[in-house]
Amino acid sequence: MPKLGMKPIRKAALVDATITEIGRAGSLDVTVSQIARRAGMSSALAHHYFGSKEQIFLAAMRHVLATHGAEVRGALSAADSARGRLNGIVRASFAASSFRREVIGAWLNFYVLAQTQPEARRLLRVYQRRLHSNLCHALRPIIGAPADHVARGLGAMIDGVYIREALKSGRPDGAAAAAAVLAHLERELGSAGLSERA
Amino acid sequence: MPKLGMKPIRKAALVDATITEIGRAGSLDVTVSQIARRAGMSSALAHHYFGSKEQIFLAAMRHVLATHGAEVRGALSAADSARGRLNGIVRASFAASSFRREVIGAWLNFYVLAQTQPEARRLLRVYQRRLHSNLCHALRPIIGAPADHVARGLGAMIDGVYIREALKSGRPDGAAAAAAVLAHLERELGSAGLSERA
DNA sequence: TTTTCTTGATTGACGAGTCAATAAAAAGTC
DNA sequence: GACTTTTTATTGACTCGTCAATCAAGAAAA
Repeated sequence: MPKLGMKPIRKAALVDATITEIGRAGSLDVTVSQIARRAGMSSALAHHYFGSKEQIFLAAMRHVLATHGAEVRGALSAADSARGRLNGIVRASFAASSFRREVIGAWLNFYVLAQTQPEARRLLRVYQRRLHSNLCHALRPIIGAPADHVARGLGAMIDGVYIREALKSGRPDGAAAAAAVLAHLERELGSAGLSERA
Repeated sequence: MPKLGMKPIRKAALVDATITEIGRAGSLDVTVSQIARRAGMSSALAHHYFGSKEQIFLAAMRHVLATHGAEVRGALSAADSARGRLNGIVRASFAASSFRREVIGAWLNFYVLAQTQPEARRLLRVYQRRLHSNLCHALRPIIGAPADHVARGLGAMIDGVYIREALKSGRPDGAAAAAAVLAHLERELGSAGLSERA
């Protein structure tokens, strides 16, 4: 009973299943069959829609990145001050949609994938550039020229905190993670600015 | 022509080869045969000495961690002030012995391994605890109570900078990486301390 | 002759990707 | 409205390759 227009539904289901499976397995060593089973279809169908395992992985990665991007954009549009923007970016980086066990595990593995997969590397670079540019933009009005350096360090710290979470055991606490990073930033901005709340 | 006492030599060669191969491949998807070939022996011999691929990986991880540990210990014993210790820890984290393409690639993959391998996870935890404890120790005389928080953030930043290097293309520049992290720290210690050189 | 070192050959399992075949909706055709 | 054809959805079975691990056997020190 082939319903029409299954393609996007199936693809979305496969992408979700891929993230879940990679997160569960904690590695890219997941079979197409596992992914397909979790998505409720045969492995042949997964191949039919994506062509190869590689493409499935890339689609999953794009999805994670897109979700994160949307989160950041939302936070930015809701902010009305430079400090508010910083707050938003950091908070969005640890927002519930991206800061879940499976997603963190998947993210770490996408980092690995980017070592070998040119397209994966490109995607990760896009993410890093976007993060850096957003941070710079928000920092410049506050500290001026050093914004670039500070943004670079802050970006690294965000990634570091994020990835370290993969090793922890309990539930990921996004709010705490964001607060820790923000506290750092606050200390770094130091005497320059007042510690207002956004 | 079986020379005696080959065991440690072979094992060391395999460990080196493992790090190189993982770094090259950019993933844990390296075969025992590849590793053994690079180490100049048959895969059967690799199994003979290590028993399983898993054990080879763990030995390689221990080696990386041990090297890093030695580097840090050396730097600490050469330092004579709290600031000197901080300097040493950060510099050691990006020292030439650990801050090479293959090692960085391997390190990232050990992170992944730690998701599934209990022993790998344990090893990584040991590293993180040691780093944290070292940083705390060095920070406390300077800033007192907040040392713990600052150390946590600094640790994350070190990891972040380190892992980001895996994505870069050119030669890793350990000195620059260390300088960037130290600059951050300096800014964070801010008004509290003078910017002396160690 | 016992122990250490070494490998080629083999086994056994697993997994990506293909294919032929089935089923049903949609689109055309008279 | 009753047909054929085309397109989309779907899978079980199969191919082909790969790889971890084992084993039997040889060679040389002790």
